[in-house]
Parts: sequence; structure tokens; C-alpha cells
Amino acid sequence: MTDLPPLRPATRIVDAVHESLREGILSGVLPPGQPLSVPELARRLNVSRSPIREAVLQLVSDGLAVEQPRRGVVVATIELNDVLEIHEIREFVEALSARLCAERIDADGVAELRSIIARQEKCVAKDNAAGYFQTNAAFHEAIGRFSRNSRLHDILISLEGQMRIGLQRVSSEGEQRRRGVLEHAQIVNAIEKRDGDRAERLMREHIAKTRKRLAEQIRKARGEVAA
Amino acid sequence: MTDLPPLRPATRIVDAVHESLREGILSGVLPPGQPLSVPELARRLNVSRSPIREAVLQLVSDGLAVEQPRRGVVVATIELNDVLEIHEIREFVEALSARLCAERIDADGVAELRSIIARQEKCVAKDNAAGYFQTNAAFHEAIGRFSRNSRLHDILISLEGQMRIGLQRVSSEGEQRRRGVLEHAQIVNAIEKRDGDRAERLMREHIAKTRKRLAEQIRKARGEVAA
DNA sequence: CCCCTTCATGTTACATGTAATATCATTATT
DNA sequence: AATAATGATATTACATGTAACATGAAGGGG
Repeated sequence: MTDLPPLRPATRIVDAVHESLREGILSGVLPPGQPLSVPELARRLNVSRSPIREAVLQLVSDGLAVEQPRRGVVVATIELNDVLEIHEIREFVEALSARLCAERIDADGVAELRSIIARQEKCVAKDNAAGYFQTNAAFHEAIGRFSRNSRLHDILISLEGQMRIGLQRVSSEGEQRRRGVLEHAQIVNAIEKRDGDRAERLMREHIAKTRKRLAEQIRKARGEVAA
Repeated sequence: MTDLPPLRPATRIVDAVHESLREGILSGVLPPGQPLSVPELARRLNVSRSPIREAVLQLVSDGLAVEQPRRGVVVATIELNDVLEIHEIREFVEALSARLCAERIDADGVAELRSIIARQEKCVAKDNAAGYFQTNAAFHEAIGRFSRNSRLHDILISLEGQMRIGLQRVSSEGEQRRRGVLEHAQIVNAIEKRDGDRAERLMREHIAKTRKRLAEQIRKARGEVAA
């Protein structure tokens, strides 16, 4: 008999709860600082406390919530500071991701990247900020996937999740988005040519721009407080 | 009254169990593939199953164990492949760590790094391989700490833990260790001079050497299998 | 001899019970 | 009025119960 695809394991409640809470946090329904009370979530989701507790602890491991022992878990608050920390790391791990991607991607992968960029260009043309962010995330996720390093992929996903909590604090102008999509296109060109050095350098510079804007924003905010 | 440091929270059983299992895995008492049966560990450690289950799931999040839904958790097996994956990432995140360290360390920090190197030199002189690995880990951990980026520090610790499981698969000769400690000294020199560019480049090259050795080892192992 | 069924055993996943503890509104005290 | 003591309420951390499920050995049929 020809091999059937393996059955997906019966969805466990804990996974469903984790997914639901994660969505709630990333969409803003559960805002930063919101307590994640195990008994209350159990009542609300109509399951027992065990899978809730496990899911909540998962979120802590994901960096999407923080635990104060004996005082419970709350949705993580991601300050500008944290977003800067995250971009310091992204500057390097996304650069690695781009390099590995250039070495390991296939033609289908390149096509997928080009299609994401096409969607993103439409968002820029229509001045659709939300769509831009979404396709931006898809672009970086795809590059992480094609770099064929599962731990690297996990790190990128973890940073992306935390970033989304803090993202409302970061402004972006249409002109920046216009340049962003151009940079993406250049990165894909380098990847297609298998030029790992260039893909790495372009990606690093791409992220560094945002990092520097963040550092500047923080410097200004600090200045206002000090003054 | 002057502020006393906050009391450490009464040690929770779950934390004690997590620590104990982590030590067991890193020391090799719990070898790769070893099942982590919740009821059995509960009997052995004389506590109920709840804190055991939480601790075991923590280990999964740490990358030190792997879960097969409905089939339990076993200690992670770190193949040469995985060690290579980890070094691909370390090449970049350790380079970042060295750069940030150069920008942010203080005089006490530099003194600590020099003292670690001094200990490491003794290990090399006495051909003490275990001591070399331990001081090596201490060196990279300290640099991670002085880079003052908590998420970066967490990533480095996570990779280090997984590496230690797989480390027995990696050989190291006295000559390599001799060069390693020299490279460490050069990195600290760059850090002391606040030369972030140079610290980053030296660290990247330092890790890349190990990465390339690993890739070579894997290529040879594959060749033998194919032949 | 190989394959399938059956059954015994042990585990996971979830549910629920409860003591110790944290929080907070209210009252009592200076 | 500000601070401290009190008590009501809710939560965490841990313990324990149990149905569904996985595993592996023993037995039966091809």
C-alpha cells in the first residue's frame, strides 16, 4: 500500500488553548499587563485548569507573558527598550538567515519570495500599513524557513511574536515602507544569484536602519524626560 | 530603613525539579533518548506528578528534551548535524555578543574576562580538557552577560545547554585548545579597546573555525556511509 | 514461520481537591 | 488624614483521581 500521510495527532486541549491565547495576545485582545488567571480562563474556555496552566506556562517560555512566582502570569509588556533589544539580535540572525537562504533555497522558494514582494508592493501603493506589516512578517518568516536551520527559525518566530506586542509603539511612514520593499527586492536578487555575502550584508543593513531609528526614538524620549 | 534586597521567593518544587533534571541531562546521568516518565520521576523524587510534569515541559522548551504527543518526553538527542546548526547560529550571535560587550563592559568586567582566560591557560598547560571546556563556557557566558541584552543572553544559554548534550561527539586536540585560548585573549584585547568591529570579527572567525571543523566531520562521516 | 488479535501494564492528558499565600477593601489606631 | 491591623476573596502550587491511549508480551490462526 502506498504511504498515507501520518495522521495529525488528535488536537490536544493544551495546544488549542495555547494557540487561542497566543492569537489573543498578538491581536491585542489580551493587552500587555493583562493577568492570565488560570481559574478564570478555565471558566471562560470551559475546560479544566490543567491544560490552561500548561498553555500559560508555554506563553511564558515563548516570551509573550511573564511570571511572578506566587503572583501569577501577565501578558508581557514590550517597551521601546525591548524592541531595540530585539532588533539588535535580529540584525544578526536575520543576516544569517539571508545568507543560509541564499545557499539553500530552490527555485520554488525564490518564486514564493517574489510573490510576497508583489503583494507587499500593492500594500505600499495603496498605503495599507497593516498589510505592509503582515507581508513584511511573511517575507522574513519565509527567509527563515528556507534557511533550513530549525533552531534559527524558532528564534526568529519567537522574536517576531514579541515584536508584535511592542509594535504599536513604533511608527512607520509611507516613505520608509517604500524603501523597505525596495530593499526586500534587492535581498531576493542577491539570494537568487546565490550571493550569500551580499544577501547577508543587505539584510543586516536593512534591519540596522530600523534599529537605528529605534535607538533615536529612545534617545529623544529619554531627553524629553530628562528635560 | 535602607532597602533590603527582596527575599528570594520560597523555592518552588517545580524549580528544584527543573534544576535537578537539567543537571542530570547536562552531566550525562540522563543520557539522550532516556524517557522522562512523569510518574516514575514523581516516585523517585518523592513529590507529586504536577511539578514534575511542569519541569519536564520546561525542559522541552529549553531544547533539552523532546516531546512526542501522547508518547511522552525523552532527553534530546543532539546529533553532529544539530551541533552544526547550533554553531551556524553561534557564529552570528556570539559575534553580536562580543560587539555589544565591547560597547558596554566596564573595567570590572574586563578583569573578570582576563581572570577566566588565566584559568583557561592553566587548563591548557596541564592538558586538562574538561577544565578547558568549562572555562570556555564561562568565557562565552560572561561575554553574553556583559553585552546587556537579556534576550541575547537567554539565546546563548539555551544554545550552550543543547551543545553540552552533543559535545561528546566533538573531538578537540591540545593544539586547537592552545589556539582557542590565544583567540580569546585577542578578543578581550579588542573589547578592552572598545573596538566593537574588531571584537565582532574576531569572535565570528573564532566560532567559524569550529563550525567548519564540524562541517568537515559531517562530510567525512557521510562519505564513509556512502562508500 | 509470520501476522493478527488479545490482554496486561504503564503513561499521558485532563479533571478536580485543597493548603498556603497574595490582594484588596474595610475598619481601627495614632 | 495617614498608617496599620483585619478579614473577605481569589489565586497559585501542589496533590491526586481517572479515562483514553500507547506498548509490548502472550496466544491463536493463516
